[in-house]
Amino acid sequence: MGILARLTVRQQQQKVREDAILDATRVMLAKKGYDLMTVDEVAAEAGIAKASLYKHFSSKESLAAAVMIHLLDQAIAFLESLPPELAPVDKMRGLLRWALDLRLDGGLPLLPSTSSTLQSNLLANRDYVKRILALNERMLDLVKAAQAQGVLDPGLPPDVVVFSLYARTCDPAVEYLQMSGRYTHQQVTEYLVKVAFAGLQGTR
Amino acid sequence: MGILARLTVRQQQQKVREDAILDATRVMLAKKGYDLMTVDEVAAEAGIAKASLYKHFSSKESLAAAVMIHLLDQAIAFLESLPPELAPVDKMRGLLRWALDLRLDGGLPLLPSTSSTLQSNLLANRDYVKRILALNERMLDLVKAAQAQGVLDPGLPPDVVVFSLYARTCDPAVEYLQMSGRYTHQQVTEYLVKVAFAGLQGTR
DNA sequence: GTCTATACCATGATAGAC
DNA sequence: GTCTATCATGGTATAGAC
Repeated sequence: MGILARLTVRQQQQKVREDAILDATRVMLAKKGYDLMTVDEVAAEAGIAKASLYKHFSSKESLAAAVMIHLLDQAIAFLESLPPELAPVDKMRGLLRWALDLRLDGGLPLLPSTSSTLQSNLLANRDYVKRILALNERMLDLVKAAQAQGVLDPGLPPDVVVFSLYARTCDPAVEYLQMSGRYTHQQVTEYLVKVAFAGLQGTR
Repeated sequence: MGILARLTVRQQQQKVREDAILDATRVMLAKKGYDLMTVDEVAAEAGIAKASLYKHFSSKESLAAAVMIHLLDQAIAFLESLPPELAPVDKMRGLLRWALDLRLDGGLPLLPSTSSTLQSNLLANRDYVKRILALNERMLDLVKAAQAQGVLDPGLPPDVVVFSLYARTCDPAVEYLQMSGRYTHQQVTEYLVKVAFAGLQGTR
């Protein structure tokens, strides 16, 4: 029992440390992006030495991959947590709002849209791709349902809708509006969600 | 007269070379972004040695700035080239289409939305900021006119509309859709323009 | 056994010699 | 104009402290 208990404690400590590292990575990724983020900074933010970090994660890439995978899991979990009776389009709205709020809190790294070194490596990562596909599947179902109900434009191919929604989560307009300093976080989120669904024209 | 003529020819040659350098920079910027772009690559693409490039441009930053300034000039020129009788909203649509087409041709660097080293430096560049302000002014006028005509949502603050439109020019959905390989350049452009103005709901 | 300090190596921006 | 050096940065590997 002593051994088991100690092992567990040690593993818990490990987990706590790794969580701290991943958290620091997420924040730095969100702030600077993959290429500009340095492992030194992450280590400093996490309060450990760079070499110690390499005991937990084998490379900068694997660090970033772990963060992205965790975020995708959270996104999927968020979708599942929504009440089933909620309209598909409102689930989509909810996901976008969730992502934007996360980002405005400085916590969501832009998905690897920008041609970074990450992109190619992530696409070679089975665990990452698995989750991407899982999320895509759920989203496509939501889109088709919403189109069938006539609340989303049926003239748009479902993947165009899904990709556009993903794109909105990393919309640079967030930064522009934040920089202008004229709007609260909530306002930014609401405007962007509105623009995403109703467009610049609005509902006429 | 000999000297003058030769000077002119030399200057022309210089200009040709600098244009080649700027063109190479634009392409590399579009492909890899500022941070991942190396001056070596630009020099190689332009067909000269790296050190020679530094005879023309004092730094990597000044290279990028020159490209961005030129692009902003082109954007403003594009707006001015549109027939005055064209509806404001159609001018906006035209600008977005122009930018997306340029990007799909591999020619438009994502504006410095991503927190890159560039961003801060560009904002310190008078020539750049001057053009940004000039473009903003024209765009705000168009937005207000379109809102007055009721073809753009009057409930949206004009700057939200302008920033959203800028954001669409660097919409990562472009890359996603291109990667999927299901759509032609033209289709991508049309879908994105449609989504930008009518939203995912479409006009109902 | 896990962290710290330091060493190593490639890359990439810039400067100077021809 | 090119070629070659310099210098800083940053990812990674090792060696020793607790």
